[in-house]
Amino acid sequence: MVGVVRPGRDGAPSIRDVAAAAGVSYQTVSRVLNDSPKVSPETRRLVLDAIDRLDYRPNRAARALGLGRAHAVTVLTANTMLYGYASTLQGVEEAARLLGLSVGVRVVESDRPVDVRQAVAYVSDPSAGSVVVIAFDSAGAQVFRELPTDVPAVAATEAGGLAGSDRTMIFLDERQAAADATRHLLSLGHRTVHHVAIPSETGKSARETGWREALDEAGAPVPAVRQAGWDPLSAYRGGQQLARDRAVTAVLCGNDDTALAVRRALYEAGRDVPGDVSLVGFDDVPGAAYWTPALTTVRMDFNALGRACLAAVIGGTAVPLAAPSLIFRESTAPPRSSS
Amino acid sequence: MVGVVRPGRDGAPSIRDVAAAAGVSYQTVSRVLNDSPKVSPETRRLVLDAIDRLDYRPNRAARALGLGRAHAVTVLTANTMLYGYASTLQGVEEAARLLGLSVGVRVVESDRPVDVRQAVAYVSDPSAGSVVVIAFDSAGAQVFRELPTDVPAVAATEAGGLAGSDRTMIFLDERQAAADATRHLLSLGHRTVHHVAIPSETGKSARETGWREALDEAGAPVPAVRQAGWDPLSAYRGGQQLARDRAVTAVLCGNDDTALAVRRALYEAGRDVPGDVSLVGFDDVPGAAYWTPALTTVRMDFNALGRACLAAVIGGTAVPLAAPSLIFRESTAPPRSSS
DNA sequence: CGCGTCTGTGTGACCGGTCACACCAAGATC
DNA sequence: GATCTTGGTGTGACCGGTCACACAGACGCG
Repeated sequence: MVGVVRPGRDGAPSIRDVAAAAGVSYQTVSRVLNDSPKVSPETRRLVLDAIDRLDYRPNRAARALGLGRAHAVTVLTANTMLYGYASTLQGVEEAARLLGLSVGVRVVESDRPVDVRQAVAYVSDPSAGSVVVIAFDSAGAQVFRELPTDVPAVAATEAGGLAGSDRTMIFLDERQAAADATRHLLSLGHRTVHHVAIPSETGKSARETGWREALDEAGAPVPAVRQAGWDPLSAYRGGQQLARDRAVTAVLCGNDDTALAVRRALYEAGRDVPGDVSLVGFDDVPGAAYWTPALTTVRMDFNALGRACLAAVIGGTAVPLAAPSLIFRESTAPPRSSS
Repeated sequence: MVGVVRPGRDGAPSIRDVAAAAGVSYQTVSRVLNDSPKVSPETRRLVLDAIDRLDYRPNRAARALGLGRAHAVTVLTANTMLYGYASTLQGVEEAARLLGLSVGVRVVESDRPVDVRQAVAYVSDPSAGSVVVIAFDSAGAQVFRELPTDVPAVAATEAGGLAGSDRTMIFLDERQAAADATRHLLSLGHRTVHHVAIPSETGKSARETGWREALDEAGAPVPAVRQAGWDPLSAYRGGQQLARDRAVTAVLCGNDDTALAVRRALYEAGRDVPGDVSLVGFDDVPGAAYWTPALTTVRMDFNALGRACLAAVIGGTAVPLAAPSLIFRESTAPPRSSS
């Protein structure tokens, strides 16, 4: 009777098969795989030859089990579709792939304790590897806070967010860019600039802070912030309110999606952009240059942010992060009355 | 002398600790975890109690190693940012998370043999688990074709794509929707409909096929297809060519991003949408309803596609897929001359 | 010449689960 | 009442890597 086929026995060669083929011990093969210095050049070549003769590939699960931690990174995020989140995830993936790390994704449904706890439990398993938390919102931030200390992790946060944690946090300095954008509008002759805000972990985003600073610095009045959600509808509602007020001539939006919805509300109210109202977005999504009018916005390099997070969590070299910069396009102009 | 701390010994309780605490053997604990029927109710309760008393969590790497395959799914894709891809990935993640599966992502850089081979090698490791390939393009399709038979996999494809594989493929029936969109434009009085195509695995996408069918059926002339890439710039170029031709009064775009760029080209040429030219997109991205004018487009439920792929690869019940449907908004109207 | 050191290699146990199989007591069958 | 089944449980080996440690031979030194 033929022996029962063991589950793992799918014919994939193991480290011991390689050892036999190369005429060395399995430990030597292991040493070659982890390029330990204590292997003679000839032995190494012998093993390497056997490896590609057998088309051997190390088993990641076995490695993780023996090592106590997987050669992997898991991205914890509340969202995968929004531009900033998706782009950061993409950056992490790219950098991880280049380093031969596996990449996992785990969505945190909300900041409710149950969801947070489950996400934390998920990455507490050693096979999750290192963790990058996208903490642009309170769900991510909450998870980051509750991560056990033995899980290597970094967070991508908004500037100035998540104070109190002693772990590594990386962010794009949006404050400065928001201030620049606001100053730009002011310099065009607008009396003040309104703001439609996106959700923020701290309640007061860095974008809002920069906006306020620039306004204060210029002695301009600081209008009430219109708080919107991530959905276009809430931004649209905020836009409708702004559209009703004829004194509104310039709006800084929390992100480009928000700007799109605000622009729609303005359009329905018969207010021209940039003729009647100037609009500035945030993020510079790929389509922003193709809007009609093309959107003046702040370019955020989330991809680089993701790469930087990966580098930091692996302990490699830090990736320099370019400061967000204002991209001038067609949605901003001097107010009609002053022209 | 205190024993050296073993790497994995980070204090996390193992199946044997639970067994000791419950006064049973480790095998019984294993049985409870895999809810085998051969455990008496009292014993089960005993074990369950011990499990949450110790806050025990099974180690995924060990499970994968013993089982020979991980309780996981890996999404193989050429892209993570484009709407269709990202949305499908999101669907897979949601469904997988609900089933307690880990989710991995692996980007296939291109359809070059090296990249394809590496991607295939990556998921050949048992710890990758099952595989969902997003095969909207040739990189994904190529990987899907070369996957070893022992790797459980399904592909999300475009309708009619990837012929010749005997594995499960799931798609949204875009052909019909493209035909509907074309008929809609024709019924408004347009002599014909132009098409700006996105890349396709087969060279002739299902969207293009549906468009051509509707044109043929109505006896309308079939204009040359403007082939664009995934980038807005190439679509913009296509749009410029169309804008130059005054006979063009209706355009079906390969997706909403394409439509955005084409609309921009039209705008720069002074051609109004929908006054001079009607525009129909494909996908119904979240912002499409907020464009000015709001975009008439085909709603594609990629999220459901992703969920369906996961269900299929796990062997669960099939998720019924809603047919893509045309959403009428403001970017289509009768041609000026016929009004 | 004996000893210590350093290099390179091999052996055994272990990571934390799984599978195969042996085993035992209780009820069914004849 | 002996044998057969069956439900419930335990033991040992195994998955494919890793670590700790032993050990052989080359070399340097007093």
